[in-house]
Amino acid sequence: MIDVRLIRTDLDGVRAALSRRHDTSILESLDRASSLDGRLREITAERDELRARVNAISKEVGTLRRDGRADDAELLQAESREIGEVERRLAGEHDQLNEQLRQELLVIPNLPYEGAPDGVGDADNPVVKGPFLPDSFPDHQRVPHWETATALGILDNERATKIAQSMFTMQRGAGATLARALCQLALDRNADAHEEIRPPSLVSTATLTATGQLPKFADDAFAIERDDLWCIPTAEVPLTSIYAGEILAAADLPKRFMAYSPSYRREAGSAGRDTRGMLRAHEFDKVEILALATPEQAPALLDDMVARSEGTIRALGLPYRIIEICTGDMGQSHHRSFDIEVYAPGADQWLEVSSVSWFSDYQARRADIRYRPLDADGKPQKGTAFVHTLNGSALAVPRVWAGIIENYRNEDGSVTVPEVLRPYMRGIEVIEN
RNA sequence: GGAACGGUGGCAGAGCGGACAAAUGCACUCGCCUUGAAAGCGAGAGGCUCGAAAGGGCCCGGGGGUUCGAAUCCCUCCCGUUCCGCCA
Repeated sequence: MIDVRLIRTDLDGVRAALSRRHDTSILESLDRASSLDGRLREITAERDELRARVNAISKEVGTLRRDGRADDAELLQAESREIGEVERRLAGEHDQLNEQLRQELLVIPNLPYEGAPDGVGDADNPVVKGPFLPDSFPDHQRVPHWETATALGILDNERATKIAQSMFTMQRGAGATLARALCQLALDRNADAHEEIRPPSLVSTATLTATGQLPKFADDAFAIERDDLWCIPTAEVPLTSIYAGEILAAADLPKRFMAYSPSYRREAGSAGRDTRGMLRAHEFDKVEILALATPEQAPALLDDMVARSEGTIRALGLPYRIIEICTGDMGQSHHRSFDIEVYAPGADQWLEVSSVSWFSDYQARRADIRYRPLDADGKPQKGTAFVHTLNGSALAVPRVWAGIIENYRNEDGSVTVPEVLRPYMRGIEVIEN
């Protein structure tokens, strides 16, 4: 959520920043929020005035009754009753306006980082590093991973579909081991700076709202309606809310977490796309890293997190590039965002394998995660401020898995296991029939 | 799932219709004392929000109700603990 006070004090500035997202419905929302806020403040002032009167009268009634002046008290009580009626009406109006404003604010996206590249859609995302590609790919790498993996018996999507539904995958044998090895690698590479968490995979509506998926993107999430729970689309969701509603000490920041978790996505908007192999599925495994930080710490953490994701892809020996997400392609909660893409020579596609983002205080305001800032002398300042949140995929299994199968395919159709994964592969060096 | 008891500040814990933003203890901040510290003494200190300020409003798990007035009474939901049942 963006700060209403910003809308109040600098509506033009907010409008200018949001217009960079190239979506006029956002600006309409903004105008509605602005006028709702104006009316809300008027009514709040009126209501508070009446409340103050009721409070004062009540105090006096108490005094009069103690002094045995019941008659005078009766008079005041009658007056208070009348004021109370008006107050209740205003309070009702206030609550209604307040809820309308909240709903409007919840769908207004974050302000993009000033330095973020301008653009309308994903075609405008600039490559900021790479591409790191070999000069050419031999024919034996030009085979899509679903063919190679199915032939090797390590991918069995046909039966996954029978067991569940389309868009579910199943790895078998060395393929399953490879998937788990990737998780273990990602966790081990980030354990130096992150506390490992094993979070719940089902979360409340409030938790899914805090990170920005609700209310606007409810169709993208699996819902367990009977129990009012949602399947997490990423570990970002539970990790962000670990300290929801709490106030942290500045000295405790940054808080850095990593978690392996399954991720569930309905992929409502992408039916029929990437339906083969491991490129898009309703359920997949991912290792996520996340930080709660002060605004001052955030930029360096963003760089660090991108470097960590990049380092893992590099260690796996996969061809890749890094792109920065332009203003028109950014997610609702994002302030600044980078993607790492691996090239899959068989599918002949750049695969988004990691997305690292800085959310400024947008999620923290929704989740109510604050800290006590320190002044220049290191003394606690008055008041509290919202933390900044950052997160990124340390490694998303399926597409990296696909990238390995295609890039490490040998002429005989077998797949060599990248060196760094071998400690986790029970001695398997080559996956073959 | 059934029963009982609970949910108050950073923590522990009192209050159970009127001077309660809320006793007390611990923790915390500042001062005094001390070579330094501890102990002791004194003072201070919650969060949110409106306002230029003065000042106002809200917050005792959430929501609703009764009342001139609710942390305190009533209803409801949520959460926790213990016992029973079920269970990896």
